[in-house]
Amino acid sequence: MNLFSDIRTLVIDSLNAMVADGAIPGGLDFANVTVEPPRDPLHGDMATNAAMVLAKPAGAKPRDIAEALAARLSDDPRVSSAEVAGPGFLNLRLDNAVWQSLPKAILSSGVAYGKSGMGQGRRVNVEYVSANPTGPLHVGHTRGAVFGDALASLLAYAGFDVTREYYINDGGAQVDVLARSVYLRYLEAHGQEVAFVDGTYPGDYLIPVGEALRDKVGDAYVGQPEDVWLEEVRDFATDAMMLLIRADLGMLGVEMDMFFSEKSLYGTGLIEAAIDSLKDKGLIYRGVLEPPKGKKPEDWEPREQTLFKSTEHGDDVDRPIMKSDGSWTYFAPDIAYHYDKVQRGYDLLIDVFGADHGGYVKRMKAAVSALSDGRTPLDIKLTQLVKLFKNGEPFKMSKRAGTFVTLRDVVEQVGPDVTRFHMLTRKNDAPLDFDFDKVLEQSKDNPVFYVQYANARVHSVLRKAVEAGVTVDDATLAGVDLSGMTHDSELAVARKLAEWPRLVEIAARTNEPHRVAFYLYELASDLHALYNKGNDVPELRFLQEGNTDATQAKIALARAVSVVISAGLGILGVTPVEEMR
RNA sequence: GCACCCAUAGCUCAGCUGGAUAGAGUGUCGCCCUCCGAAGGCGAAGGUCGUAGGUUCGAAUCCUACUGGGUGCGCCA
Repeated sequence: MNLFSDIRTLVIDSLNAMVADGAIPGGLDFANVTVEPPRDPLHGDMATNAAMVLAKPAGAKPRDIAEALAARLSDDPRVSSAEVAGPGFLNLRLDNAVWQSLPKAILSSGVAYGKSGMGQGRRVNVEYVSANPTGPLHVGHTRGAVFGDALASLLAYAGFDVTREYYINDGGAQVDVLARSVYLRYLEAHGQEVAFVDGTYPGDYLIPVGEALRDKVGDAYVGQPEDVWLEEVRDFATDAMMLLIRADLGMLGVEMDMFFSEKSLYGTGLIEAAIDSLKDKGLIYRGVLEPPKGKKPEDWEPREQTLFKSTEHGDDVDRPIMKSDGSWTYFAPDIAYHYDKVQRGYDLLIDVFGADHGGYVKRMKAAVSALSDGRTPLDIKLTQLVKLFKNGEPFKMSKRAGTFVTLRDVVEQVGPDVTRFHMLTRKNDAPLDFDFDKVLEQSKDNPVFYVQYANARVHSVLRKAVEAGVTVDDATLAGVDLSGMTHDSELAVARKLAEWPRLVEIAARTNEPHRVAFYLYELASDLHALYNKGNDVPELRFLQEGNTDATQAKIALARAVSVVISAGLGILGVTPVEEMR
């Protein structure tokens, strides 16, 4: 259920009735008619822009339409008043009975309250993390993992059929480097002194991989040339790295539905098939690119390459898909991978990249547009950098010095819930500060704590009620009489609860899970306000001594809040706690 | 040089497919502990929404130009 869409339906029905009566002309488009919470709650519970949107096409004055609409809406029992305001806004107040029935509805449906059918079961593929299988995940990957995972959950909650996918870059030169690095560790495991030359990975995490390789093949590769061992060591090493990465993701509670291997595109004709598809559309040609102006590489020479005419699909320059030596560029398997996703029949594709991949957005969109003939939309979300702080001091990361912070470091220090929630309290395209001390702080300026505390507070009240001998299970609470719920502070909480289904749709439509985190903060804030009001106004306390009916009614509202908090935290992948420690 | 992202209160940030007097937290100032937890509550002050134009009944939001910051730009993926 969704009160806002219910009332919008009422508005549309009323407008249709006005058309039937000849009050406004027929054939008007009602698509832009909205019903929203007003910015200022003093204006009412909901506001509609119907009169202003329709004034021009209807050839009438906004206020006249608004007056007529107000008269009709007032006939509905749910609407207690409808007032025209400002240039033609129509402010609605809903009958208290509407708000009083809301907690009961929430308790009946549980965390499913707020689920939306807007996705209509459409299939969406969310690709995220997709880190190279050359080492453990670091903080940057962590943000992408958290964002992608929450986005996927959000879309599922909004009625989409979601696939979570990881693209394994196991086909390029970087996995050869990995193999050589592991080979060095392998020699080391045989007691040899080795030197990590430029370009190899010196990280300690490869030591056990080298030892495992020794245990598996003995000394078979010692002293052998690269062409003897490279391929097998590469496979062995990438498998080991993917196990490591899956374990890292597991620490965050991220589980993929599908791992797609880049390597599986080579030698199977899949790249060729994707390129042929573009060729058939006349988008592949041989040509020479202009050098980038202003930043001309020193060794620039014009070369003839095989190019994809991405400019026909919105890109700035055409992109090479084949190097001058005839091998594929990295872009070619990316095209083939997205061709595969298009062919798997998704209605919508979403890629979550790090900010350093901003330059690939246009070309990937161009490729998908070309491959699907514009039928499959691709949305690319870039996650900005995470700036780490400790004791208020910036935390310098250097891959070279081996001081980069891994996902494991972060999760082990602050836990998966704090990590996830905090990383979702910022828009994906804004840089994020992550202070190891602040995120653990138990105070109001830490949203993680504040939201968790609200939920724990409700459960604390539930425990106290049980001690007092009051039945407070959800089924019982769903049936209590809430007609005594009339105080502004209580109605404010109910209004905020009514926004949840609407917020889910907005967040899902914009692919912005951070909106859920902000909403939960506001809801928690309203609950804390009501709780504290009980200090001054005894009849607002959740526990009404000696009055079981009143206590149950108060607790029904509080419990509805905790249900919505649980639903929201569920989307963010955060465990709701019932007790603060 | 070009492309993309960003610019909102002293600070960190929200701001709903364009809506009314732009909101939180923090910091500053003033009040409030006999209470179902004061790690809290109530209130005040604090803004030419980077600048200049444009579209519109209406712009923080859309368009154009500029300023400032970040990221990236053909045989690395």
